[in-house]
Amino acid sequence: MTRYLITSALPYANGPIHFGQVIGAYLPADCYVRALRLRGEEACFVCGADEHGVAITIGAEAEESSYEDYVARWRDQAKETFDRLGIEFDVWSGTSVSPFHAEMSREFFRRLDENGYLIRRASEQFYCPKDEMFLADRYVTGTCYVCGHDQARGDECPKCGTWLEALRLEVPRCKVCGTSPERRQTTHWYLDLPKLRDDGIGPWFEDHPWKGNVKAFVGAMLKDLQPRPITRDMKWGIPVPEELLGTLAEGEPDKVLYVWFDAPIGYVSFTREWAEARGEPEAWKDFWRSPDTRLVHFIGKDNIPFHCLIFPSMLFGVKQDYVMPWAVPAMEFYNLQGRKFSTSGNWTIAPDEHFTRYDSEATRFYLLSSAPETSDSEWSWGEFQSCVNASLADTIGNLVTRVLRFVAKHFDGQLPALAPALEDEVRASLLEHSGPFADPVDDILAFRFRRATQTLIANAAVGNVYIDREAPWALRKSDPERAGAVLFGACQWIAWIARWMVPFMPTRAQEIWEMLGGSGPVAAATTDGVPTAANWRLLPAGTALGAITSPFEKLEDATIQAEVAALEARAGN
RNA sequence: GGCGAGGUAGCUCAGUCGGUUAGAGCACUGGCUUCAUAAGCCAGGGGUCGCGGGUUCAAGUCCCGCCCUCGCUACCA
Repeated sequence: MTRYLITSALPYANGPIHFGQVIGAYLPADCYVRALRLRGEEACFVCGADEHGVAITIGAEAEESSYEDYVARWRDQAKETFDRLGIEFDVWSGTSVSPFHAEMSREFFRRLDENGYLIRRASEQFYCPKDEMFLADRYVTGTCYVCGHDQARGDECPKCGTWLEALRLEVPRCKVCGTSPERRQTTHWYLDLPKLRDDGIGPWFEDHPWKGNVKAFVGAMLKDLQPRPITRDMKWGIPVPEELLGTLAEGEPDKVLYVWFDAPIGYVSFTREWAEARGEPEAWKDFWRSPDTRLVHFIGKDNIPFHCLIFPSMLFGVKQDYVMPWAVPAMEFYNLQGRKFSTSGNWTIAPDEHFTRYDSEATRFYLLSSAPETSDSEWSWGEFQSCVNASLADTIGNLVTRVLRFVAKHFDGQLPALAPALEDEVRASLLEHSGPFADPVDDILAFRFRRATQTLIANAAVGNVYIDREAPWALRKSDPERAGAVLFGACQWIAWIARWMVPFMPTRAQEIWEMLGGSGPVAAATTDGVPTAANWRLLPAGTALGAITSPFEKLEDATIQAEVAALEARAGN
């Protein structure tokens, strides 16, 4: 039986999550998992924080926190944002705290070494004697040897745009403390990507039906692959297996696995943590080492090389029958009102503050409706307003209230009866004459999230067309039985809409289901995707309606204008 | 510099193998309706498909050149 293993890119634990990341890797994944489950598929949804790396040590030291406290804070804050958005992982962990993570990462390293895919190489790097650390190119500044600009970074000169070699910078300085760094010899392990490519990753990649942006980018990379370093000189991280350190020269500092080597292994170790927690310690292998598993990585496009090339190479190279990625629906970039999201430049939306004023379910829907699937897209406050008002409040919300309030007022708050003589007619009016409808789950499973939101709204519009043509407010006076039959149909349609809403707005879907008097989870109402003659009735006549409230509040022009003005004021425009 | 993505209605975007008159939503205009959150339904106006060539019976779609926007360029993650 096919199983789905869904991952969202591990958020780096050194800052808050913003909406660009939410729509890039987390919300589509949650929507996809919910869609799978509506179809009765087995799925495990894995995520957690990425907690190693030099950026975290610098961030923690700057505020005099311990590394552990620092990453715990950002790990918890990210989780809070996901909770507010209704993003429900089956397991949420962190690479510095997950019980299996360090040992599994070392095991990957050992096996890659045993299988001949690691190369050990010595090189020269800048070392800051004051901070007692080797400096990544980004952490060295100096004078550009091309144009003489004195604020050049070790990797690139911001003035002339030249791609620089850090060791050739003139007057180099440590970016953290300003000290003049010294050159030191250091030894590192490299992942032999060219060999992995030739042993199997190359053909595997070529034969796979990748999304366009993935195919183009990785295809180009495959032509010119270099071995890639996977260790670092620092204390914060997972130590390289001791038995492999053996022959290193005296005085070489602590060697840890490079954060980008251990991070994706988190997908594996967190799955194991999930299996352990549910009392089936070996269950993680059913996902990771079964040919029936479909592994889906939700990521932003900046992560494509890691998820389509490097991590698959690692999975392949350990030769333990790990599954390879089945799909990598990489999102493009998400901007905010025409500019990049920037937390430091205050051009951002703070999620926790956002949810004090706006509906998180509506926010989910708008984000999915504007997802950067095929090209960069953006959050626009005007579009958010128009989406909430026109699509959610006017089309779905108003359909719910116009029907339910009518039933409450004139039919005793109970789902009216459908007279057998009218059955065929009502069903045909609803299913055949009010417009086409489709299951949004089909779009979602094809990773077409924008289209899926349109499908949902189009389905809701069918309900409005039906009500308008049947005009139960007129029938109530001339033919009450027929009016009741029409409303019976309308209520069934609303039940279907609630069901279709589940992957996008799970909480609101349940609320509407309960307004209709539905019991149990709406997601369990039916496993069918669209109503047919056999299954269009989800609720029996006589069902007592629950309390009726407006599902979506509209957003005023003034509210939106104030939001845009506040954003620009914060950014200093 | 190299590689990649994009440019279609006022706005946001669909457009599959080249094939009827290039579509949708929002916005706008007119009509209908009064159950409903001033909501709903119907109809309509609005496009030189970035520019210039080429292939073809036929090009938004394929090829070449150019312009513009954005991303990546692998020891930040």
